[in-house]
Amino acid sequence: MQCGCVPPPLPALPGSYWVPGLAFPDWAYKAESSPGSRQIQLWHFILELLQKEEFRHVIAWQQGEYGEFVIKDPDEVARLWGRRKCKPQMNYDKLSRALRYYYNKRILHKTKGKRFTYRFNFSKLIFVNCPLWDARCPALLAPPTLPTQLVQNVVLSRRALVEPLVWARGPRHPLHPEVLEKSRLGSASPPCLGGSCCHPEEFPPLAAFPHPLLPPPLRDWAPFPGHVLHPPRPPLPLLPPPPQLGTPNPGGLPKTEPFALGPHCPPPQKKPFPGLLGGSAVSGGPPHDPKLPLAP
DNA sequence: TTCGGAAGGA
DNA sequence: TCCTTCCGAA
Repeated sequence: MQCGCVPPPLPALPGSYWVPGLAFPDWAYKAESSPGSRQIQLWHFILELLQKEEFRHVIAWQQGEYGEFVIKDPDEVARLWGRRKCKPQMNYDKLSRALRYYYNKRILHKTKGKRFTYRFNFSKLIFVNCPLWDARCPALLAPPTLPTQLVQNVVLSRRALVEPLVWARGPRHPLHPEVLEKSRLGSASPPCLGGSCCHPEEFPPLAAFPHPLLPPPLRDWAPFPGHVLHPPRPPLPLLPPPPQLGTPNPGGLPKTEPFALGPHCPPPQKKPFPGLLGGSAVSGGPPHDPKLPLAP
């Protein structure tokens, strides 16, 4: 990588959210395109931002519909994305073009009529393991080391992921909660909730998503902090240490910048960025705020 | 504001 | 393959 960025260790989730056996699917990272490292994808980055309460003013889940989110500050999201990817020229126009490529992949949809509002297609984006109690998927059972609390959370998150999708399909759908409930009561082996054993062509194995990735609940659920998956012991740091910015940024996001920025971006070696004086925006000093005038 | 084609980079 | 960049059209 030309800019010398060091991708964050895997998975690129806050350590407290990650547990063994719970991770983004492999295809969430471009392992193939960059051997030895895995580069974050835009949808993953969006999820990361949505996951962090500090960015609520920038991007947030849209209340009222699962998976729908609104970019409140497109320029800021683009700036964060550009800094994560060491692309200081990034703007919302380019970022949105990348988002539009997700339309065909059915990872993302545009909410028409709502500005800067998109909706994740979780059924495509998120893989949910087969239920832990489903004997038909023995290979996908949670590791026995997982604590009970965690297993319960996994089950809950599984339901939270599947049910909104199923509700939209109507009560006759085999995964509809009403049907599931009957199955749960009347059968020892309820139907698989959309795991890879149901759609192996669509979901990779051995991947599941913890709660913080989910949109906030409509009614009953507490905000994210109450539904964090806690590993049995503090995991190793999964994110690089916060880069030591040259000077504090009183008007910026000093608290959250390390997360959003990811690795530190050294100045470009080959191609100077036209319009940026000496590549100052990506130099070793504090990041340049595009809203501020450039130094002469 | 949003969309999507086209070219190109890594 | 996944963007990044540019651009014309709606």
